[in-house]
Amino acid sequence: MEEHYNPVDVEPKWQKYWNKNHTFKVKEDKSKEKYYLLEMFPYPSGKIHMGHVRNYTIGDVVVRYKKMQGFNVIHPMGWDAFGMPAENAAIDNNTHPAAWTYENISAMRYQLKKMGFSYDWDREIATCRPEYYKWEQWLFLKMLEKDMAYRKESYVNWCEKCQTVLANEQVESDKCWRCSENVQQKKLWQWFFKITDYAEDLLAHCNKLPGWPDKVMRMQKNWIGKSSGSEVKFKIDGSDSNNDQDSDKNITVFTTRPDTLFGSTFMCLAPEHPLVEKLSRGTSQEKQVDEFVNKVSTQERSAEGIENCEKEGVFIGAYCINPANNEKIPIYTANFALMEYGTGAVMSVPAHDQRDFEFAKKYDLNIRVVIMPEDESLDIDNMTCAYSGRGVLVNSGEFNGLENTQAIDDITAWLENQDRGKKTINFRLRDWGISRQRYWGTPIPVIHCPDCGIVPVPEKDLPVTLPEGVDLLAKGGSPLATLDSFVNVDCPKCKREDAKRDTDTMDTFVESSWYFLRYCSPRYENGMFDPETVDYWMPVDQYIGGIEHAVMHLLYSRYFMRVLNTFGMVKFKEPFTKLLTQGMVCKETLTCPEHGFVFPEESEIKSDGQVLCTKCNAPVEVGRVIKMSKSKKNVINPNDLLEKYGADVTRLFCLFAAPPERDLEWNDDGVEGCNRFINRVWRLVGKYQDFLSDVKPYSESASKLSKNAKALYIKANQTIKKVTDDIEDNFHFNTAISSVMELVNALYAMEAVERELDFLDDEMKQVITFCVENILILLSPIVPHFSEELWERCGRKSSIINHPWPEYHTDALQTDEVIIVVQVNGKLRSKFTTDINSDDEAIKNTALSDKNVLKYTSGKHIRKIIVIRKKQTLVNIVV
RNA sequence: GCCGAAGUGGUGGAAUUGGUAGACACGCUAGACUUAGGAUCUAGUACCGCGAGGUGUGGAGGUUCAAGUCCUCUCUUCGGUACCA
Repeated sequence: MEEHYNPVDVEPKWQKYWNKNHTFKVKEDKSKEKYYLLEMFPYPSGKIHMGHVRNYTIGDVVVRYKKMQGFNVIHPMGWDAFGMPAENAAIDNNTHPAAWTYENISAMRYQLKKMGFSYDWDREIATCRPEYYKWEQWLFLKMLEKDMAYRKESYVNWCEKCQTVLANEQVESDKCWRCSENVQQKKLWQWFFKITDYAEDLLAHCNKLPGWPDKVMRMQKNWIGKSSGSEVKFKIDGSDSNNDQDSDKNITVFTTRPDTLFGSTFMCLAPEHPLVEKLSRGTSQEKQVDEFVNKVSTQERSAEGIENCEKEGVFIGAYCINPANNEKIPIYTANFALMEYGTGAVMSVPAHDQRDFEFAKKYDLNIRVVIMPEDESLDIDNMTCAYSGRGVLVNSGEFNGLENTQAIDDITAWLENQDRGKKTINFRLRDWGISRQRYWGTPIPVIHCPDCGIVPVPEKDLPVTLPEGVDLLAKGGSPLATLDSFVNVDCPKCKREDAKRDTDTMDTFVESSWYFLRYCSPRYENGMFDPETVDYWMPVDQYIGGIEHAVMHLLYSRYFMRVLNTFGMVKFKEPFTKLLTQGMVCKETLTCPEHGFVFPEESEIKSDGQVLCTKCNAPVEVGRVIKMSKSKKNVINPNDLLEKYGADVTRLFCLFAAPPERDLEWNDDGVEGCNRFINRVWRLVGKYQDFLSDVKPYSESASKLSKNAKALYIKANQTIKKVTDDIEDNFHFNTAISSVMELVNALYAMEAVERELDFLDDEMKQVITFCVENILILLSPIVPHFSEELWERCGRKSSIINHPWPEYHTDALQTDEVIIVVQVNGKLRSKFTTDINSDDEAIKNTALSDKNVLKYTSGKHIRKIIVIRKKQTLVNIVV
């Protein structure tokens, strides 16, 4: 047998074998229990990165493990193929997004195949193919018909110089990433999905997904953000009637703190609020308001940007009336008031809200305390921050003296009586804006007719395919709008000849919200999916992907299943029964003063530890450890690992380096250790190869064995239990692997004692065969090529993946002796071994007479002796 | 800012129904074998201290016979933050 494991020969051999034997092809089989394992499909950026390798290795191990347990396992793979990078690459390299994408797909498919992953490649899909997005368009039309999709005006980032819409990612500190022009906010008509219709249901089911990590549920709950509070109407000063419902005469606010209503001394409106312009017009503040609104429109629109920028506002020249005390209070417009949340208006209570407090101090506005805590007396002159805790109402008319928690209900009821307010529920969740003014996405299948308005494209005309010959840098918004042959169309309804196609495409999160259904019947031509296959395979039993998708992608997918459920197309609401969110693969960034971010291979480490850029020899700054990403160039190319060590060592390392849910900080050392372990097993098998084929593995009771054989046999059974438990318990492969390493070490240690193989008696040979066989089986999901090869070399006939997962012998888990740990006052002072059946009294006595213990106990009064028999047996003597 | 995590030797990590902190590896040190070693095998390796012993799980308090694990506060880093996917 060769001295080393040689992946170059072995890995392709077994990949061909699995391929030839259709090992991972599956179809529906009602006689078997199904198992759907899904990994988040990749965006075809060009190269598989370490995050993918990690994600897909974890999934692959589970697939092989479940298959060995007898499940009918489906394991599909595909491509999340629409998206911005293709368009950017096309602009930068003068290619077509489709050509770029398909090239990347073949390169990445080739890499995945080299990793030996167990995909049923017959089910491969790419979302940019018309056969896929046709059905997305079909669903869009169905949602449009049921009023689940609608249009409204909303803002986008706009670069005036490039005449184009920018993604948040393309805005760098309020400037365009291409030309550094100031970004503005531009109002456009855009399509939305009414996800808010399902807010309550999505929230309720957060508590019914035991297979999901708590943290993800918590994040989703907070994202949906249900809060109960009150709507309160503030009459605009100067408008005539109290009861007038006209929105011109009232400002409606949403507040969770109606108990502080008497303390509301000013009002803040979102800069986009329609009343801002209306009320400021003709006042002396008009100019300042315009300037402020313009300024805000150049500030970043992301929540992050809004919250981090300085809180500013301007008086709009109008007042409204606080309905609690009929006080006239000024109306401001402020950059922190969000049109999307609540009603776009905030009643500001500076004494009891920190943001309002700072705002009031800045603009010298009135502050009034209305909640008095029990243990101190608030005085506005001495307050340095707002008080948001509990207390008793003051300065609140008839409500003075009431507990504020009670006042929440009482004041709301009082407002309700006067028709000035009501109890209400508000969600933070907003409807899902799906319009994108981009080329490389699913075209929105509607036609705008001057007479008929919005007309859906007839089903027979689907898909609306992406046209060729579009200028991606064309000015003015959607690239599709520049192509007359695409835009100009007859109205399907009235046949008018000057109708126009919608030129927006859909958010790529739409494709990823249902791709797992398409895998069930990927070539189905009569609908999104064949219902029978979906009935069999769905829901996904185990979903695996990055924690960065904890909210959006997963929430959108849950929403889509509810839509399909409402349409009667699927029987379930939750797409993913169990979820594993793997941590990210991270690495430090390298920045060259000349060349910006540089790849690790573009830098070199000098002996003095300095890192230099290979292009210009300038010292490179070693930055923070962050998620590996192409844009930051802090990536490791898995190809290099594959070439040097092969797929199995790469896989082993990904699993051994950290538990899956934890971030993995990349470190080049460590791979070497995995390689060493693989070869250690290789040599172990080589050593015993002469009898492994002929000797049957030991299978009888442990008690019949002699001492050394018994110890080994127990270790092997413990290893089977440990590996099985570690996989079942959240896929902790790192500890599973280390327990196999321990068994391998035990075999080496035994071999060192009984140096000559001739000394091995039949009993020992049987136990060794048992150990080796199980080492290979336990490792086979992790290092499948390697295990198959050695399995074959041990004379085993059938492929190892057809071998059932091993079971341990319960009578062979425990050794006869246990170690007793003795503490004095909680500090470890001594240890001794004793028979497992010793009683507490005997253990106490041995502990007390131990000479190491006596050092600490002699001459002292023993107050208490505690004996614990759990994982460890422990005695704690309290003196 | 908000929401969610993470923090343990020189390094990755192990140990959470509270019960020996550092399993298993990497790295390092020494030895063996070898023509050779970036192969392999063996031994050692948390820190301080000559030693007895003491200290130690980001930091500060607390509960307990016993705390990495539970409680309070706090610092740092990472992810998401609705047009990156």
